[in-house]
Amino acid sequence: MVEQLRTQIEKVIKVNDAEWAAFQSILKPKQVKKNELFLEQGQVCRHMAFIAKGYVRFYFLVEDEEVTKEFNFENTFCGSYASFITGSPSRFNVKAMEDLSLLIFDRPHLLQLVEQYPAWAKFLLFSVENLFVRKENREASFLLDTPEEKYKKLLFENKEMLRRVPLKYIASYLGLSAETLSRIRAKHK
Amino acid sequence: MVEQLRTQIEKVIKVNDAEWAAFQSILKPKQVKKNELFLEQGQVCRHMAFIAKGYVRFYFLVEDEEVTKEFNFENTFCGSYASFITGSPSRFNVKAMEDLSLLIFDRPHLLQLVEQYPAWAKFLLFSVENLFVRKENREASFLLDTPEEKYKKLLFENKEMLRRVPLKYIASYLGLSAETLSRIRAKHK
DNA sequence: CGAGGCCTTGACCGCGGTCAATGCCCGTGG
DNA sequence: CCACGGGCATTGACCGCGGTCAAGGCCTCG
Repeated sequence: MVEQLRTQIEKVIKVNDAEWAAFQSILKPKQVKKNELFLEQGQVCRHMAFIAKGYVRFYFLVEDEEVTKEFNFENTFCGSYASFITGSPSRFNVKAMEDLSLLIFDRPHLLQLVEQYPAWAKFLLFSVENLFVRKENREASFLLDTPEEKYKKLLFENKEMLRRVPLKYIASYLGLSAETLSRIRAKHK
Repeated sequence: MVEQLRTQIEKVIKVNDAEWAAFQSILKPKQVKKNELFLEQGQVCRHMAFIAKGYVRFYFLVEDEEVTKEFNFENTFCGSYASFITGSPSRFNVKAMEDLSLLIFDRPHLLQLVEQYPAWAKFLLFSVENLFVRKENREASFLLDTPEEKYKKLLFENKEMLRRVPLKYIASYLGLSAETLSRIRAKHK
């Protein structure tokens, strides 16, 4: 499981054994059962997690309506990074869509790691840059893409998501009703 | 002008004189006239800029339709950060809405600075985190807010923008037609 | 076998986009 | 100083996309 994480990280930066040992020492394994919350909206996100197995859904709960904002799959990190860094309450829930195997770590330990090892500082920066770029692309999609285009892009760039995620959540993620997504799919079949 | 920048930075981190001198040495002043492009879509963003005076509009140009994605005002940084870090072409234009006084710097110099001074590495991380949090809030707004709510939030949190920016650009920024924004305003007057 | 969740399909309708006309403000030149 | 022109905001009329509500089918799981 930690090897899995190291493999992912080394796709981004080289880490030597000392650096790796330091990171490894701040990790704790955690299991979350399907349909349980990893993070509840209103709570502060004290831990970020590497997802070794399973996937999660991020969603806002607003007058018992769920609005999905994101999914995170294996080999990515999950949690509310905004809450994690600011200490303010999370605006959304993070729910296990399947049983999860996680490696979690908290902010004090992370900061310590980043202070001591430039390699980890760099990795953190890359990670946040990546988060930003993805959000910016999503912004562009909201401004520029029709519902149909959004769906087609998923079809080409995110088959994985379509295979694993119930359509009603995908619809919500795209800012559509389940019915509208269904009609788009009917047209393209 | 550099003092103005230092003041802004020291709201975020403490910098000593050596650190400051190092940063200052990579800055170059630049002026951009109203209505000129600071960055053209399709071009790589080689320089980021601190805006000392004036403000800019970020917009996509798609079949001679302009779709506005962002504004940046005095005392913030501007440019396509995604393009700046990845070296891929910018997806949008950055245009001067007023005459601009800028302090620009390029990526090689920035990386060098960040390597040598942990303080600047930290500042860069904070800055990117801030970019991310803002984009995430915008994402939430696209998913959750009605056109009316979007406008009201500007009214409470962004009076500055409403004062300075022509409404048609604000409409586009909110994902609305100018007519719809106008009608919302009529209702709330 | 029954129950519930998910997806689909149909009918309806309202929000917001589009097109067009008008008014207003402001800068420019006669 | 006034006349003109252009850009911006507003308003009205129209309409179509996509949301809502409701019903039906299908699959999974207890």
